[in-house]
Amino acid sequence: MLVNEARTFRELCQENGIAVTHQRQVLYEVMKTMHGHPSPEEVYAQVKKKVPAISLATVYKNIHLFVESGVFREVSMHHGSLRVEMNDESHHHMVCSKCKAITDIGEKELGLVSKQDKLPGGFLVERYAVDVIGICAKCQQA
Amino acid sequence: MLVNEARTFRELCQENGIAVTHQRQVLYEVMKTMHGHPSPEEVYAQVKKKVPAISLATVYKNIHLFVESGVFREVSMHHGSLRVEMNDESHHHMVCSKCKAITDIGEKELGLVSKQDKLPGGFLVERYAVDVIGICAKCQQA
DNA sequence: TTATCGGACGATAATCTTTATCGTTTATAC
DNA sequence: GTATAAACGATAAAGATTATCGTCCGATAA
Repeated sequence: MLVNEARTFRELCQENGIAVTHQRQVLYEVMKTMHGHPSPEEVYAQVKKKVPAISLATVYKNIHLFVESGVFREVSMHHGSLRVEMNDESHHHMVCSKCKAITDIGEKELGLVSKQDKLPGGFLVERYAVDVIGICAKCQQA
Repeated sequence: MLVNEARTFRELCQENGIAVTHQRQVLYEVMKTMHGHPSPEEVYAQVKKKVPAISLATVYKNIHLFVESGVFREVSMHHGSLRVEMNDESHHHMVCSKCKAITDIGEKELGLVSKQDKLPGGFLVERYAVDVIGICAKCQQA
């Protein structure tokens, strides 16, 4: 089973053309066991238990690598800084996964959502925010 | 018209119990004219043209104030750092606007979206990411 | 199996974003 | 007009992320 896991990870690396390193493998396995939506620091803290000498920079580099390779994904696009919304009409967003550009799309043009007011866990709904993730026209050309 | 605008802003401040300052007013007016999804730095650059002595800290403080007051809103919740997704089943997120906690909700439980593959501007859809913004059970009690 | 080479690693400096501190100034209520 | 609390500006500090660079290790082919 462990062998099988290792084999899977090895294949995963080969598919993406990256080297199979000890740090990379432990990082991957640790992340697989984590729940919720950890930050790089939290992942770092966990991995350090198994590879005490690992560097935070390595964690960052490999998390990005995994995200780019589609192994993991990020919880909503991270734009590095706070962004404010000036458009006061009902709309959602198209976010380019390559260049991170954000474009508005009117609620009606998008089609969607059946709004429910009751959700599991007693969560009180204020509004829906939909991000359509994809590739913008510009990045499709390049 | 200008008088009217000023009056509106004054009322807005009074509704939210905040003082009407020159910086605050210019910031508000400048932001109203901006399109897209500017970062605090970008807003700062614009406001500085009209109030050269303004501090970046003031811009930050008042953007937060505006967001809390519901005057503007932020483009997807900002958690201060990159977050990775460990749940590999189709799901979306419930995000608490008070405490920023993120909870998963299964795609089926949510009801949701009619997926269209074609969107305006030639945007190529990969997937939909829905954030349900609201108040979590814990924050409803407090 | 070993030599070679490029990619990966660790340490840390640097950068970028945001927040906290604090002395001074200003808006508001009286 | 004056008192008081809030807001401002300057800047230090904190937090998050990236860049740099010398060393080390994994992949490939002899």
